[in-house]
Amino acid sequence: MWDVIELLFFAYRDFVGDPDHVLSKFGFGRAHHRVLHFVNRNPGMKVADLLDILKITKQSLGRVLKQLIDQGYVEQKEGASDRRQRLLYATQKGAELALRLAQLQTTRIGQALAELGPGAHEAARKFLTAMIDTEGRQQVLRLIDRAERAPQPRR
Amino acid sequence: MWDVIELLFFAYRDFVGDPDHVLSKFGFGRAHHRVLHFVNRNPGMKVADLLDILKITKQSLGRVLKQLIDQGYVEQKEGASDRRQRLLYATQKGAELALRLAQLQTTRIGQALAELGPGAHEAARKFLTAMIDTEGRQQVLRLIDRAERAPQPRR
DNA sequence: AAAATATGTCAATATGGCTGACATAAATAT
DNA sequence: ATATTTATGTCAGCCATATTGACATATTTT
Repeated sequence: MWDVIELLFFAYRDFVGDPDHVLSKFGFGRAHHRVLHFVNRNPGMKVADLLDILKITKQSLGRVLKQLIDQGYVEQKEGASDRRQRLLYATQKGAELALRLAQLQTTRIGQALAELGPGAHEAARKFLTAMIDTEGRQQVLRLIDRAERAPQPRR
Repeated sequence: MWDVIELLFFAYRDFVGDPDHVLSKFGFGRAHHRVLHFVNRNPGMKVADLLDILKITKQSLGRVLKQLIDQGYVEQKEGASDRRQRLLYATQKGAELALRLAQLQTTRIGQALAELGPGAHEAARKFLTAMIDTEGRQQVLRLIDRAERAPQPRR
């Protein structure tokens, strides 16, 4: 089992390393990536939802989100039913960057799965899912499922 | 493939979350964990090896390593053949903490694999291995293999 | 009208990275 | 024997990202 501990460390290190390089050219870091990724995948997301997913404080999110907004990667719209809410959307520029970063990662994943057999995707998905806290797991799966169903960000 | 990106994020978040809680009680962080883990698994490791594995600078390592040494979790011994080297060993106290942290993680991994079928361990191992950069992959596998073969830290 | 909620912001602090420069001791090369 | 390279450590300063706590504003709910 110790091998899995270490493999996970190395795999994750390289997995986030790809986008990190691109991000540094934009003056962004991993924190920006996470925000942009989830906003792009879940258009119209509330700030509170994002805090919940990332499990960081609003003060931490604040700085990063402000930079993304100021530089035109993310925009906010007033909630229709609740005008206190600031619903988050990736701009076209933001969606392009998010896609570019995601492609680096899907390329790596695609190559990895191609090296293995045909059942590898399903096996990886099951393993990773089972590694998530049982509380919160359903929430995560719902989030992913919902994003999967609504492929085009509505803008 | 996007689902794997997100599952990896959530799985890793929870995977490192367990040890993080324990570490904070000791005034340590994730950086200390990584150092202690690899030193414990590879007794007599050179500082340079550790830098190479963690891919951080010696200045970054320095602060963390110094704290672990000062507080008696890690000790250094002069290299026998090359007296410039400071070979790293976990003390008993260090080994105990490393074990405690690793157990949190192996428990999670064990539960995850138990939820899945019998081939799950092998499948997870293969998937994670394939996710590692092709350069460096052999080196990582050698490191893990060597550690696996020498279970008892020689002290 | 009062209370609760969603969000934002100010200030201070901690952690863990980084670069660059320099120091020491020991091994290796000339 | 001296010069160079290597392994390690250290000082100083900077940056990114996280934290807590307090407070502000607008809006919804009670």
